[in-house]
Amino acid sequence: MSLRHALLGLLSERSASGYDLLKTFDTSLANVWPATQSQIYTELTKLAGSGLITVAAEGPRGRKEYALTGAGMAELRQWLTETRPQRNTRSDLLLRVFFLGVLEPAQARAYLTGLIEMSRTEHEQLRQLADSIDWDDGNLSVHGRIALEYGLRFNAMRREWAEWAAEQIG
Amino acid sequence: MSLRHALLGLLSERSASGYDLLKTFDTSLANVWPATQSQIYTELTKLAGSGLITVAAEGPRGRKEYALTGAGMAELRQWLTETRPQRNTRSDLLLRVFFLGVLEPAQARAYLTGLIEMSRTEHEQLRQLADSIDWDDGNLSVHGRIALEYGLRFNAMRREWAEWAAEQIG
DNA sequence: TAAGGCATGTAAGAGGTTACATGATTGT
DNA sequence: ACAATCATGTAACCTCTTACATGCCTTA
Repeated sequence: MSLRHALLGLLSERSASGYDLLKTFDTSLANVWPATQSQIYTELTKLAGSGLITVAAEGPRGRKEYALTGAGMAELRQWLTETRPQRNTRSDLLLRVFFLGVLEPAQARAYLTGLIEMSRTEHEQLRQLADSIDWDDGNLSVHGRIALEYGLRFNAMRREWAEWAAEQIG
Repeated sequence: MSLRHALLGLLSERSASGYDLLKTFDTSLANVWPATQSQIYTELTKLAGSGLITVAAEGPRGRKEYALTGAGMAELRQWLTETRPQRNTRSDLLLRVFFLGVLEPAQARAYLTGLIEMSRTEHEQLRQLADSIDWDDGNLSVHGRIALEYGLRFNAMRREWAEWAAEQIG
């Protein structure tokens, strides 16, 4: 149920329409919690129904600008402080590692070199993303920068691990 | 659709019943691709229906021992070599980082020290798991060891990142 | 006036979780 | 004989993906 909290979090920064939020998901939250248009609109309707957000203003083309309510802010705070983040299990990438034994050794190594390449590419993309954003002093900026640093370190770790793994197999 | 491939992968090592597979999921695959009893039985029925596995033997208590077919092995190999592993997005843990600004600084730091603690604990659990397993030379053993090393490195990386992040906020 | 962007909504289906439901066999 | 373990199956519900469907407003 984190999509609802992602929406509450974004609305805590500023009021926005579903369309605005969709664009924010596609840019700043894409690497952390992707969401589709369909999902966002559905969830906004539910959130408004349960009083965590309200339609603060209506604009052209049926635009509805949602704002966080007090109850919504309380829910957001409670999620952040009272509930534990869940482990990230389910890694397609690691699952494959378990079964590399069914392949020829050369194919198995090719898989791992593919991971090395993937990690390099993602690292580079994040580095470029970091350069392209003008980091102000806003909350999302400060914390977005921290999340991005995670991505950089993660990809570096994964690349080194895959290099080590390729040696183990070779 | 990776559950089906996880099942095919395990059956490529040896034939097994749903019950056997369930236990394997709860032990060796739990950290990589958890699956519930309900899910496993449903998927086995589907896999048998599409000819990727067959009931090789029946035992007491309605036990059905499934074996991989040629088509199943082909599907497994194709998955490993022809399809790209998908990025692991959706991190509850990182999503929260984005919104730490709504909390008091002390609460935000508490969240990060919680992550440090979590990473330490998980690292230690994996270390103990590594000690408790008698690693033979089987395929699952070799590759399971590689996956476990990933977990160790991942938790070390995350701990260091959270320590760094706590400083950024402090 | 036409294209592109703004803006919302719904439906079908896949994958996953939780809970319910049942019963046979083995070991003490 | 009783408990623990082996063993399977189904149903309801939630989340997410993909696709369909519609229409308004701005600007070139």
